[in-house]
Amino acid sequence: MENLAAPTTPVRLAPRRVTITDLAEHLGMTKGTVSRALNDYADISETTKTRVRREADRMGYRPHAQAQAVRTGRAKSIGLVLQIDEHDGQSPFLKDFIAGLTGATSEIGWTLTVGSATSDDDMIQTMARMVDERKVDGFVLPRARVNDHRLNYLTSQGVPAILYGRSNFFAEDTAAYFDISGEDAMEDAVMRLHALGHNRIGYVGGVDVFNFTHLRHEGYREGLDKAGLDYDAGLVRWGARTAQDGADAFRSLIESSKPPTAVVFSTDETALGAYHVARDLGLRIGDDVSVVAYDGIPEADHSDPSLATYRVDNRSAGHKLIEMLKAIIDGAPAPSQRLLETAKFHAGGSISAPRRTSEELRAYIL
Amino acid sequence: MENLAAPTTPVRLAPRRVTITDLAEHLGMTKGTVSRALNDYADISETTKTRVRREADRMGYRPHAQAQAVRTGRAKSIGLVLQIDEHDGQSPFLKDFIAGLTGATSEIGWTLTVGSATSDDDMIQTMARMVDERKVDGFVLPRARVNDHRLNYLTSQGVPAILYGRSNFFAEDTAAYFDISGEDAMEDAVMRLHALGHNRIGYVGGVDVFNFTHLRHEGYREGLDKAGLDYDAGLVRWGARTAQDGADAFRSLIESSKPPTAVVFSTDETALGAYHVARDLGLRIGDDVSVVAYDGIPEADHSDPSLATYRVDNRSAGHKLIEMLKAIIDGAPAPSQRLLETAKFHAGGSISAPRRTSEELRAYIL
DNA sequence: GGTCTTGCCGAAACCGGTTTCGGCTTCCCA
DNA sequence: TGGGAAGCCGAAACCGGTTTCGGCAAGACC
Repeated sequence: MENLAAPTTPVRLAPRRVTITDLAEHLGMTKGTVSRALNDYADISETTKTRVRREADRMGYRPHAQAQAVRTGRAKSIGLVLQIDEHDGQSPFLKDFIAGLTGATSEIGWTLTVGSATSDDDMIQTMARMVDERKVDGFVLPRARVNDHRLNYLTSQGVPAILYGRSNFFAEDTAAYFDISGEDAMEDAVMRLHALGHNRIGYVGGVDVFNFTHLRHEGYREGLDKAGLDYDAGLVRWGARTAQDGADAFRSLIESSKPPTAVVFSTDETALGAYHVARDLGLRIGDDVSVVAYDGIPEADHSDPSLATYRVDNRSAGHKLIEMLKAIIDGAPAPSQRLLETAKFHAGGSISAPRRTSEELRAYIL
Repeated sequence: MENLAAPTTPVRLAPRRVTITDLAEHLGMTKGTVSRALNDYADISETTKTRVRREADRMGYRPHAQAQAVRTGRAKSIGLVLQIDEHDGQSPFLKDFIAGLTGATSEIGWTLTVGSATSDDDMIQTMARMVDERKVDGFVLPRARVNDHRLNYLTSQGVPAILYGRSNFFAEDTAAYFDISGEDAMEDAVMRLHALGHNRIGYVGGVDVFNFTHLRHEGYREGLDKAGLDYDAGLVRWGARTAQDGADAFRSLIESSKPPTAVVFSTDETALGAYHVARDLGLRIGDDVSVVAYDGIPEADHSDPSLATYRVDNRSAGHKLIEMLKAIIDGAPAPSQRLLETAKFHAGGSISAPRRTSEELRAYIL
C-alpha cells in the first residue's frame, strides 16, 4: 500500500454533501426516478415531482455539476479567453463586461471560465484545451477582428461561439454576433458637427486588425456624404490605439496647413490624448476645437471639459451575448443569433459651434 | 473490432474525443492500468508508463476534466467572485490581476471560474453555489476587508481560500494571504518627503472597510515618527475612494489655515484627483506642492507631471496567489502560506524640495 | 370481461474516468 | 528447491449523476 503514489491527503471539504442517492433513500425511491423528477420528465407524476422537489431543497440537495457533465456532455460553463499582451485599452471595458457575462451565466445556473493567452497561437491552444477537457460548452469572443481567427478555429471544430462585434467588414457575418453600430455613431457625429457649422471635420481611426475600425471609418465617410462634405484623406489619421497615439494624430491634424475645426475620434481613449496637446497649444477643447468620440469610458465624463461621446453599455452587452450563446448551445442555428444595437449619444462640453474658421485656427496656433 | 456506423448525432460536429477506453484498447490493456500509468503510480513499470504516454499524445488524448472530478473530488478550478456594484477603482487592477491568475492556473492545468455578486449576501450565496456544485476547489479573495466575511464563511465551511491582502489589522492573520506592504510604502514616502525638506506632510486615506486603509495609515504615522514629526489629525483625511474624493480631500487640506507642503495619498486614483484642484488653484504639483501615492496605475505615468508612486505588480500577485492556494488545496496548512512583499518606488515629477513654507503657500493661494 | 393504452416507476446500463484488491510472475535467498 | 517478497497488471467496484428499457397497474374501449 505504501508503494502507491498516493497524492498528499486533501483538505477536508464541507460536511459531506447530500447526493442524489441520499435523497432517493430518504424518499424511498430509486435515484433514476429522483433524477427524472428533478429534470421534469413527462413520465413522472406531478405528485411525485413536487414531493421530490420539496425534499430536495429541504435537504439542501445540489446536483454535482461535474457528475452531470459526464453523462450530459454539458459543462454548463461559458469560456472567455483574454489576450493579455494587448494594450491596456480594454481595462475599463473589462469590468463591466465581465459583470454582464457572469450575471447572465449565473442567472441560468452556469459559470464563466476565464483563460488568458499571450499570442494568437496561444489563444487557440488555450481554447483547444478548454474544449478538449470539456470545461466549457461555448465561447464568447470579445474584440472581434477582421476574419477572426478564433471564430475560424471554433467553427471548424463545431464549437458554439459568439462574437462581440462583427468580423467580416460590412458583409453579413456567417456566425453569431452581438454588436453596437459604431458606424451609425460616427455618421451621427459628423452630421451633428456639421449641423453646428463645422465644415472641416477630421477623423482619427483605430488599428486595422479590428473590424470596428473599418466600420467606424465607413460611418465617418457616410456622415460626410450625408452632410454634403467631401472626403479629404488629409483629414484622416489611422492606427491610433493609446492616448499617446491619439495625441500624436491630433497634433498632426491640428498643425497641418488646413486644420480641422472638429475631430471625430473612434475611441474615447485616443480622444483624451488630444486634451493634452490642446493644452500645450493653448487651445480650449469644446471652444477652439470640437471633439467627439465613442465608448463612454468613465474618464470621458471626468475630463475637462467632459467629452461628448457615444456610450456603449458593456454590461448589458455581456448579458445579451450569454443569452444568445446559450440559445446556440441549445440548438438554435447560429445565423439566427445576430443582434445590432446603437450607442446612445452622451452630450459633453467638448463640442460647440466653430469659433474660428480653419484659416483663423491655423493663424491662432502659429 | 469492426467499425460500427456512426450514430446519427445532433449538431455535435466535434470529432469524437478519444477516451481512456479507446486508448486502453489500442494499447491492449485495461483502462485502470492506463489511468495509473498516466497518473504516475509506483506500481506501473517504467516501460509501460512511457509506452502509454507516447500513445496518449500520439492519439491526442486529453482526460475529461469533469469525469476526473467525479471520482477525485477535484474540479481543478479556482474561484474568483467579483463585487460588481463597487466603484470602478478596481478596473485598472483587474486586468493584470486576472492575467496573473489565469496564467498561473493554466500552468498547472487548472482553470479560473469567475462569478460576480452585487451585495455581501449575494457574494456568499454565489460562492456557496460554486462550492456546492463542486465547480471550484478554492477561492482567491481580492480586496481584503477588515474581518473579511468571505473568509469567515469559507473557513467555517472548510473551503480553501487565500486573501489578496490581510484582514486582521496588524494582528497576524489566521488564514493564508499574499500581500504587499502598503505600510512600508507609506512610511518610506513620508521619510522621503522629509528628507527633501518637507515638515508638514498631509495624508489622504481610504475607506475603512478595507484593511489596507488601516495599515497604510499606520505606515504614515510610523513615517512621521521616524522623521521626528508630530502626528497632526488636521493633516489627515479619510474615506477617499474616487478621484473626486481625492480632489475634495486635497482641497480641504490645501485650503486649510496651515496647509501641508506635501501630501501622501493611499491610492493613485485619489492622488490624480488632486491634479485638477491644483490646476484650479494655480498650483503646480511637484513644484508648489508635492504628492506621492500608491498603486502604480497606468494613468499615474501619463499624468503631468508623472506621479511618484509605489508600484504594485498585480500580475505577479495573481500568480503567487494561485501557487499558494494550490499548495493549501494539496494539503499544506493555511498558516504556512503567508507572504508579504514590498512595493517598488517609482520616481515621478510630482515631488521635489518644498518651494514655499506652509505659510507662504497659504498666502500664495489666497 | 378481455384487450389495449396509458401513466408511472424500478432496474440497470452508461458516462469517463480513478482506485482498490487480488493474483500471477519473477526474483532473491536460505 | 522452496517460500516469501516484490513488481506488475487485470478485474471490478466506485464516483454521482442521466437515460433507456421494460413491466405493472389502472383506466378506456368494444
